[in-house]
This record gives sequence, structure tokens and C-alpha cells, in this order.
Amino acid sequence: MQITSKFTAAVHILTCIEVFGGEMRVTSDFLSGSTGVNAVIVRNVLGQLREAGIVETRQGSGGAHLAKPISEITLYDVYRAVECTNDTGLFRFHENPNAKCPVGRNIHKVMDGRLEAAQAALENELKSTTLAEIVADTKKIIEEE
Amino acid sequence: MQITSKFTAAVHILTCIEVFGGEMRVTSDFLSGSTGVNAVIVRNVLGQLREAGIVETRQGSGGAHLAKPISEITLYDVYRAVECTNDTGLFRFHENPNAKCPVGRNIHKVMDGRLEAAQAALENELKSTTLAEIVADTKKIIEEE
DNA sequence: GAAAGTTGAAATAAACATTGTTACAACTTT
DNA sequence: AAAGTTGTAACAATGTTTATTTCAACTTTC
Repeated sequence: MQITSKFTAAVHILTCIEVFGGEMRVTSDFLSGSTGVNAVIVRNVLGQLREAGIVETRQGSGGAHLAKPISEITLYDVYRAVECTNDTGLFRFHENPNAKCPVGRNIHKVMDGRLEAAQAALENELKSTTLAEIVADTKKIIEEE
Repeated sequence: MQITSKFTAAVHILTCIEVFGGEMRVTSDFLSGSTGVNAVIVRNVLGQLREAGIVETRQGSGGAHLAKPISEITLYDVYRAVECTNDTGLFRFHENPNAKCPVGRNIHKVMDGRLEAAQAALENELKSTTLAEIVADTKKIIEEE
């Protein structure tokens, strides 16, 4: 099982907004062209990023804008914004362990802390890189091309 | 998106084999009863654990056995055994970034290292706990009940 | 204020993944 | 030989992801 590509698409989208936002209107159509992701899905992702306070968009007037400095947006913020995991976390637990079995009625308790720790390790790593780094690396590669 | 419940089911299964293996034959039917997971799926999981060298099973003779000490089996070994992620890793990348766009043709390169680091953080955390700990915690709770 | 272009959103479809189910051959033990 | 078990294939049911179609609401520009 994999984490939805909306996450990498969202990072791609935000990078485009930062890189191209100065010189042109970055519309969902343009972003669809750059990412190869359907324009409706792009608007969908932009909507989630907007709800999370990461971008600003308005009906009618084309062009998404960042709602805060790229140095203050981490990969984790994006990950959360596009809802890569649901309420019950990254790991899905098998749903019907048998309460009549000593193992069955305790396995959840025993595992939960460890699963949360593993999830936290992933999330902390995502928190450690900001969009500013992604954009800087991207611009550097572009200049060297 | 979530990691398949085959992972938590597999840990449950291995715990049962260790806890009940001394006193009875731990068959796929018994394991199905304890986990609430279909017996065919249980056999499926046992097959993957067998391929990974974690358990031993044989046609006809019921009863799965551990193939190595529980102190040498980490949650990561189980995670890998049941193929929680495919070849391309935990994160799915959007498939068609546009090579004609400077961002599109470089975003993969820029993100890959960070995605791998996040995945590694998760996996390292899973490597840090062994089945011996899971079994010990489970037995302790059972005794206290 | 009309035209053109854009966003937001709903409804639906297509593709894929996960889990459960049925069925049965091959095997082991008794 | 009988009973119980594993391994495996085929299929069904369900859920998730991504794409597509459609259109109302909005903004900008002429």
C-alpha cells in the first residue's frame, strides 16, 4: 500500500506557485500541465491546501498564491493538508481480533504505542524539511541545466 | 491511505504461535478464530512469513512454528515479509510530471532523497522492536488480567 | 454589462487494491 | 482408508484512488 500521489503532486504544485508565481498566473490548468494531474484533482488539492492555510485561491480570478513564507511550510504540513492518513493513523489494524482469546483482546494495546512511534518517526522526518529547501534545490538544478 | 492490516494480523499470528505453540497445534483455523481474519488470508500471510524465513509450515500437518527465536524477529521483518510497500517505496509519486516544465522534470530528483529518508525513519523505528517484546508485553498483560 | 476565462463542487466512471469466499488438489497423521 | 490440514487458484464484494464531465458562481477585461 502506498501514500497517495496527491502528496507529491501537492509539493510539485507549491513549488510551481513559488517558481512561476512572479511572472505569470499559476492556474489549475497550468498546474495540471506541469504535474500531469487532472485539473479537477489539482483544484481539489489546492482546496485542501487552502483549508490548511497554505495557499490562497479565489473563484474567478485565476492564480494560486502562497499564504505564508515557504520557509514556514514543511513537507509534513503538506502531508497533513492532503490527508494522507485517516483518523486511525498510518497503520490499519485488523478489525475483529477475538476478545475471547487472551492474545486477541490485548494485541491492540500492545501494538498501538509502537505503531504510533513508527508513524511519529515518519512525520518528524517530514517536519524536518521545508518547502524553501525543495524550491532552493529545484532552482539550483534548473540553473545548472 | 493506510498500510494493510495484514501487517498487524501477522504480528498477532506470530504472537499466537509463540504463546499457544507449546500446548496445542496452532492451525490456520485457530489463527482465523483469534484474529478474526479469514483462514485463507491467514494461510496467505503464513506463506509470506514462511518465504521470509520467519515461520515453518507444512502441508497436511497442522500447526505453524517459528523458524527463529522471537528475539531475532523485528516488526520490520514482518512488515517486509507481508509486502506492505511495493518496489517503488512507501510514497507513490504522481506518474506524469511534464518533462517540458523545469519544475516537472526535476521534482522527482529533488524529492526522492527526502521521501527515502522519511521511509527509512519509519522502518528504523519498526526495526527497534522485536517480537520478544511484543510477546513479553502480551504475556504480562494476560497475567495481570 | 457582456464575454471570456477561472474556481468550486457534485456526480459519475474507470482502474486498482484489499479482503473475503468457494473449491479442491496435495499432503500428513492416525 | 479417513479425517484434518495446507497451498493455491478463481472469483466476489468492498473500498480507494484518480480521471472525467458538467455547471453554477465568480473575476477580469473589454
